[in-house]
Amino acid sequence: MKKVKRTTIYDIAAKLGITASSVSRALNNSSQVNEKTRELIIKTADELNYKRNTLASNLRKGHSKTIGVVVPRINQNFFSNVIAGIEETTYQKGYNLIICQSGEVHDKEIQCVNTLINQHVDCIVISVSADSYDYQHLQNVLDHGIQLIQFDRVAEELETLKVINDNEQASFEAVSHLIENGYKRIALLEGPQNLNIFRQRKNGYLRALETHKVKVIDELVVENAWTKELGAEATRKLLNLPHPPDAIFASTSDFSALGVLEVANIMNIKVPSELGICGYSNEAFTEITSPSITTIDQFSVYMGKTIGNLFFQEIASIEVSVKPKIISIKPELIIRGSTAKKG
Amino acid sequence: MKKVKRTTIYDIAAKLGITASSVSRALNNSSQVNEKTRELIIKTADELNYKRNTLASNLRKGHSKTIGVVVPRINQNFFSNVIAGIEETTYQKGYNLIICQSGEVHDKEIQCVNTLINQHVDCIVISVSADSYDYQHLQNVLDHGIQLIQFDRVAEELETLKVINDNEQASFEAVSHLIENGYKRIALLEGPQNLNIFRQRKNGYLRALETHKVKVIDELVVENAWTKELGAEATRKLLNLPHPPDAIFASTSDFSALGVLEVANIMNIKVPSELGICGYSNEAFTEITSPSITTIDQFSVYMGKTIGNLFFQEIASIEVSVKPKIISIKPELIIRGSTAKKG
DNA sequence: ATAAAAATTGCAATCGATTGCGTAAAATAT
DNA sequence: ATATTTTACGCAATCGATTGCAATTTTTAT
Repeated sequence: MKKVKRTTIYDIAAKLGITASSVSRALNNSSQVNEKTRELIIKTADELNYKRNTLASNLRKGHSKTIGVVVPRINQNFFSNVIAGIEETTYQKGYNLIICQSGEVHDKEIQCVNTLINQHVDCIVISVSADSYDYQHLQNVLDHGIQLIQFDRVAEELETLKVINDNEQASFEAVSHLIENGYKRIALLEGPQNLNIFRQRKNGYLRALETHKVKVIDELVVENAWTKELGAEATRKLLNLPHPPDAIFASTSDFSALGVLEVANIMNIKVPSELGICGYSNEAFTEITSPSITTIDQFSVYMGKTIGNLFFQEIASIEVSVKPKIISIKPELIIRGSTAKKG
Repeated sequence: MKKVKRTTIYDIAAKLGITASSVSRALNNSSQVNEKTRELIIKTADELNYKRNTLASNLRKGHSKTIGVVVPRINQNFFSNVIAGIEETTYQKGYNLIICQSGEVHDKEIQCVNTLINQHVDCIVISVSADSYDYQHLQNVLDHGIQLIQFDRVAEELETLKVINDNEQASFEAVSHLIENGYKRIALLEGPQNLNIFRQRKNGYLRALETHKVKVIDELVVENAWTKELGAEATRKLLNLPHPPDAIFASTSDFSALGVLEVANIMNIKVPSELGICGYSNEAFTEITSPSITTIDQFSVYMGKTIGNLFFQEIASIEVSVKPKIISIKPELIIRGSTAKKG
């Protein structure tokens, strides 16, 4: 690439025989510049193909008009949707997004956060990685006076803004739905319990059983069945039990539920009559499996928009909000073919 | 948020009774600073919780170590995968990504590009939106001395770095596969022809027909069947023709192919025996429909990595590469159940 | 012990835009 | 025509880090 000397406000000023101050003011719609000179300046800026150097501007102004986002994986449906939502609301207010992925690795997450602090972003939006064990780096964000918004997977002990799903309630409704449809032995595929979202989903499961006076059976609760493969593996074990379950709630993801469905097909176990299946996330494919999979929609794009709006609302309020604000979005149970049994 | 005065190199210098120059040098691993003072400086920086102000640093250095990415939609599988790939290769070299989505709207695309120029990004990576009609804004990027890498959907007339898929060849292979499997009347669902990728896919289709001496039937070529709904609509029309097709190549996307499959199911037309279906993109769901859908994998994450590597390769080369470099990735035909007919 | 070379550190300008304060010019009032 | 208020613009400092060059100190060579 050839090095191009980009035109600055000084170039414009020189050409017009005025000061950079005036140019700056004209370009910022300051009222203390004559309308005629403003027009002239804008015209000249245009001719010279001037583009403001945002770095210099931000340095002087003390902020970056930039929001940092840290997610485990950019190319995971839920996260890319949330990001799209954030982008939509923030872009129109002149903010840019810097995106990092932690790859579910704690150390990289720390790195990402530090990079963003270095960038002097105005806000960091984060969903912590699965193996996060402490939150010093997040505290650090706060210490630097940077707004912090946690979403979905949050460190509950940190008093920050949070946008979450009501996982507990969603799980409760899903499992209640299974019970009401006649399923009696409902297994749970659970995720890493260090993540709050998975704890909440388990709690919802337990509460639903309790509410409907269904006994909890320990051997029907399987840890860490996060992926399709792990979901499949767990299902094989469950269905080979002396008393196999008649429904499986894959609280980790729809991928896990897909694994369940495939194993059921292979083992020639009929869904939904012999086995009910419920996933989590409302991935696109859940609609088109046969039978289609009952799941839970998290309104991910909406969640992103909520995050963006929350940020603006927060910087607009002069007063520091004393208590941490938590916005909880209620997910929706999408009932489909995989849970159609009526006992 | 409380305003926090962040510690600068001057604070460190003051505390140690030295100059900011030395602090800067120490923090940048310059060889011209005594090892002892460096240690002292680093220790003090740590105590004071110092974080370099990247804005100031970049302003001085004249670059931003930032790459701007513009895509139609962040939350579209292909794009989020490419972005993930870019992020992976660039992050480890200390580069950050600023992501924008054009929403398939030309004007917003221009806005995005301008914002990125303002940000003084070192490189802009873009896949143009469907309704782009001119490329002045891309020329503008070049004029500002910013590296420009186009991918997937590219403006061919612009001499820039490009990373593309060999859409023509992939389509050729897909359609050849259909012909070899005994399908005789193959319909094409095509995308907006102002996008080169869709033109190429059509060319591949035509070339395959020609190569195998199959006559092109105009009424079997349907414009603009991009989404699932449009794919379904097109299929209804096609299958109600006096001479309906016996295969449909949904060159636009797998979503379109899904629409085809659903309509076929509704109309009780057997796939693959009565109707062959081939999609494009290898979306996750193509594997789990019944029958599973033959499609084309674009190696999207790999494509992203290629883009990142290309950028570094380019800045490493001192000489300006004269001719525009084009990297073409060969997609792979994934043969599945939806095209299993043997005539 | 002295000269020369090398290693450290400081000084001051620079990157480009912004902004408080001061002054000249224009507009209005007396 | 003179005094007063507005308006428009310039001056210079500032944001924080970097870096060429000069000055000083330390090390090595003679």
